[in-house]
Amino acid sequence: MAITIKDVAKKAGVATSTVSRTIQDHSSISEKTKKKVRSVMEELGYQPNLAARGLVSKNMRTIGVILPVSDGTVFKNPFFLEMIRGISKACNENKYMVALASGTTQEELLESIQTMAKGGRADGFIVLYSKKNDEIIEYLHREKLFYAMIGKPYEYENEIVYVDNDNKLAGRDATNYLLALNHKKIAYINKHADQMMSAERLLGYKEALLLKGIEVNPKYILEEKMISTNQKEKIKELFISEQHPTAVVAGDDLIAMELVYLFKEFNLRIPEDISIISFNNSIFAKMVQPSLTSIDLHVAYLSEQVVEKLIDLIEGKQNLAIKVILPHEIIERKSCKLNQTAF
Amino acid sequence: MAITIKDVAKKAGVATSTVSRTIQDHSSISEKTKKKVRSVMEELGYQPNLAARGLVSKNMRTIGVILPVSDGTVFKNPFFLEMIRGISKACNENKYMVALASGTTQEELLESIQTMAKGGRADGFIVLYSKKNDEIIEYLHREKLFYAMIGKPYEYENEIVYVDNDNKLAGRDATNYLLALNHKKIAYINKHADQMMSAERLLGYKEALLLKGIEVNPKYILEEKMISTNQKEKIKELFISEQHPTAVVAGDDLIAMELVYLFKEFNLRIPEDISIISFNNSIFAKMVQPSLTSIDLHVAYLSEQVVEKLIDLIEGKQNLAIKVILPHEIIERKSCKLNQTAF
DNA sequence: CTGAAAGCGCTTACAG
DNA sequence: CTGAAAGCGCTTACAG
Repeated sequence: MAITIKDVAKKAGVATSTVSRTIQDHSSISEKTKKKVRSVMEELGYQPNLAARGLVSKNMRTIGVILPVSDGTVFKNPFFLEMIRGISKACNENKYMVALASGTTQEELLESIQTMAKGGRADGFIVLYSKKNDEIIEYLHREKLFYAMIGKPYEYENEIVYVDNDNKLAGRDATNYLLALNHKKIAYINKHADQMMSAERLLGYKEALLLKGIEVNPKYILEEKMISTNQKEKIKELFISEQHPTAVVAGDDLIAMELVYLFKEFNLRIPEDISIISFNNSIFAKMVQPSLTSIDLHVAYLSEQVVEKLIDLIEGKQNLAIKVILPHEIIERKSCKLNQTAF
Repeated sequence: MAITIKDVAKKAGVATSTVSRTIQDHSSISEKTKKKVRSVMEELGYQPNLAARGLVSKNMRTIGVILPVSDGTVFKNPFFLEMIRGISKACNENKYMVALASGTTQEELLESIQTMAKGGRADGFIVLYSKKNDEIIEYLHREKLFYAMIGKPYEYENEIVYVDNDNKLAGRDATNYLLALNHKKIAYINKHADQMMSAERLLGYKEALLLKGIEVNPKYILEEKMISTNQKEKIKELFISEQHPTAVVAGDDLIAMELVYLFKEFNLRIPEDISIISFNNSIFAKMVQPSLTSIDLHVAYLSEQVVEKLIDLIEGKQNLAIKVILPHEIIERKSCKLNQTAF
């Protein structure tokens, strides 16, 4: 049997309530008593039973992390690993635990969240994605649970705590970067069109063009749920023509990497014939050749910030729907080049 | 306030013990009563409080997943994401929750595990890596906690439940694959030499050569903790010579990918000049060009199996130090070719 | 087949 | 500054 507060109390010659209070470092307990109790705790190797504590204090010091429904590729993105790691680290520092909620279907995921929430298992949740018409958000919102998001919510924007980059600005900056390199015909290629991030970046792309007085050419925007063979065909069609775009803003590093290989198939060189800029600055961006100029989103900070804001919410230190917007940063590598095309 | 067993009992006109028993589907309760109680639970939206249950039953239905200390690259490997996802899925199916234990240092990680274990927060642990002289394993073992590993343990091999591939055989098969393509000069390049997997694969590589009567050339074995500039130099030295190896067994897809680019720098074509085979069959293997022939380790099954074996252990259904060895499978792509070199 | 009661290990008013 | 006691929401012998 594990050591309990009772064992400590007996050995230290005090009441259990005194032990409980020294654990919490209550100001009412004398330093002398605290010292004594602490030494006994040390000696006995006491560790508080979290279940018991949670039962009475209604606070399990646990954060549930909600992963997107794993429909193949999305979840293979190492992006999530970085987030999980960052969250885990921040939770550790705040003496919180992290519990994972996942599922292969919406229903499964929702069920998993329900047992955690109503079971008093998690004090709050972090949602790692943002997509349209999300039942999960609906549930969290309806049940008035504590939650925060990484990414800008589609609904209840003014009521949800979230941490995000300015993805519209990032899209604009990416596009401006290419514009500054004298590119005029810039494509935007992406999948996961249902994610908020993507929508915002596309908006920024359009804005940047318009601000430069360049008309948005809908043919240059290829956006789908997956890079299907179908999309490949469309990309081929676009880039095999004489008048092909000289640069592309890619939805993320993974897509950019696919494009790198695709363009090779079409005998287009990067960056000589086509410049590519992408988002995430993941391991892919560093590893492909040519290495990719990519926009770093500071995922580690993003994770740290959601955790902190959510804990503030849980502990009642702050109950406003605060938003934290982190800056991005263009990491220049070898996939972009000054455009020399005549026209 | 959330709905408790008391509310259900009152509304259903039974004792709380009866409600508790119908939740557990006790055979002693009549179907009629169960039906009544269940309908009330449904109506009230009752969800059991897991902390209370855990407090009395000493079983939180939670598995702690121990991630390796995150010293940079190791943890960027999407391999871990696949494991986490697989474990999460299997836990869901078994109505267990998964809690993450991580840390930036050994001490931090150990502390995190301790609070989970002694705090009665996790019923058992899954260790996602296997390395030499691991304090974490020492701790788990000394405290006689329930745990299982993905990968073959360095110590207590006969006392630990683990799930693994036959990495030695995988190493042999990889090497044999190249031998069958008429390669004679085969290099073995890896980092993370302190991981059990790597050691085993290297062993298999050597065995395969010896069985073919080919002497192991120590110059052909490049193994380090990281692909440092130092290792790059060594690789260059080895492959720039006239007598360079015609094939390489790479430690994993990530390393293979680095090699692909490195070889390009040296003007060596893949697979014309050099064949590469690697392990993991991750997203990298599919995406690089040329795409990599890689050994799939069935990570999803691996994860599912550890979860099941650990649960058996926790629930006392099985207390032997069972090992589960899963088969691997060579996925042929475009990085290997019949060796045409003269001799 | 069902219920009353004790107890899991904590925290927190309440009293002193 | 410290202690005795109630109670958090469950489960599980024990009795009937």
